[in-house]
Amino acid sequence: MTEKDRMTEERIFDAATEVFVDKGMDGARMQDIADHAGINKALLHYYYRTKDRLFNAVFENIAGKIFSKFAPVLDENLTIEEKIRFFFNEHISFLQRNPRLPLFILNEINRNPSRIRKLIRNIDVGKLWMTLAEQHREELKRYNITEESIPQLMTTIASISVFPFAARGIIQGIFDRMGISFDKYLEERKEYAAEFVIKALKKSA
Amino acid sequence: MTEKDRMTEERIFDAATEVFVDKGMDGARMQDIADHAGINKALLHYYYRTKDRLFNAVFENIAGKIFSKFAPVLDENLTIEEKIRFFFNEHISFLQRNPRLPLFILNEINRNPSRIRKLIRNIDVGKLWMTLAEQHREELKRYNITEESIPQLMTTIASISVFPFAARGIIQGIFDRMGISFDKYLEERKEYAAEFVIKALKKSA
DNA sequence: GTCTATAGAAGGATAGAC
DNA sequence: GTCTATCCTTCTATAGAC
Repeated sequence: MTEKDRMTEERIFDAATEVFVDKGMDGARMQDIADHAGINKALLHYYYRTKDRLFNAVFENIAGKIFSKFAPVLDENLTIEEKIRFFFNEHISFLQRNPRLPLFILNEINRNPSRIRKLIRNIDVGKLWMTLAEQHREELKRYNITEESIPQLMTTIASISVFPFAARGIIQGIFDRMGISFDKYLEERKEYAAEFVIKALKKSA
Repeated sequence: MTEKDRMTEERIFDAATEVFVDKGMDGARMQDIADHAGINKALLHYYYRTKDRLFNAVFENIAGKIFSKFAPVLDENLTIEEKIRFFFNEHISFLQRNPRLPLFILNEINRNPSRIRKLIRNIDVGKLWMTLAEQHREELKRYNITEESIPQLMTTIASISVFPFAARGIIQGIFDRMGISFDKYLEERKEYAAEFVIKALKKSA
């Protein structure tokens, strides 16, 4: 019956992911998760003992998925401009498929900042930046990118990609009123964002 | 005793703001709010009847404050570039004083999208954009701003300003590890953001 | 208007049968 | 492994004295 166990555990996990992402840790109810999984509340505790453990399992799985999306894109053998285009394409596409993840992650990290340390351990951002700098030493001279501005640049890129999803409620509310399609906006954003950033970085020469 | 009443009500309101912003609607506890206000739990209900009503009062006050910050900046008699600089300066400064508001608002709007409609009614975004377009009809020709790209541009500007605060937990976690000061980063961001956007918009000509 | 005491509901967790 | 029944804590909300 190991196969069946795994299936139940997985069903619970998926249901928990659904509910936690939707309601957050505080708003989620064990009964709700049980209902989604089509099983009894007691079974949740059999597999995961406490709500806290269940939440942590879900959180770490999601966080891992998100952050592992970053590194590969930057490893590719591409020019800076290609990397920027590639990143926005991949990242926004991923978020289109998982639009509620950003707000969930931002929230729960904010509510429990110690979580972040564990995550960062997996990705050495400092080394990542160094590697990037090495790869493009010559190329970089043609752009307005200095050592000190890298934090500004990196967070700006992340902002442009992630924020529309975190603020979806507000943005969609405004767009609806103006007859603008949010889906179309997201589709167009992949290219707009890339060109916007590239234009901002290029030296006028 | 009307003066004393007002004071108590205000103390409750301030305490509620503090706790709700920190913990969110679901995570907040009436007992916690009462403690912060230095009064008894029963008094909360005397003044606001339910947790829900208290929360709504707090939410609408905060949302009003935030959105009313936008319009005046855009009304000023300034060039486009000056407006961009002015906006980032004012907006980031406001968020420096209220760093936890963005995540609170994003969250609660997401959890209850109907809230947004009431807010938008106060600010007719469509008209705002039109007014802006009128004001700068001639000036606009020197920039890469088209009618269709305005949603992209507006959300990009908002992203760059707001996201660092919404993602403060993550960003600060990374910065700490790299010996970067988050406060200094924010201070520098006011200028960096403005120049970044202006550069992206200017026609190479 | 403010307090103490408590009702009443909800939610996390466990015991115990199958 | 899965279920029913139930315990126990927590939390919102109210009753009633002052």
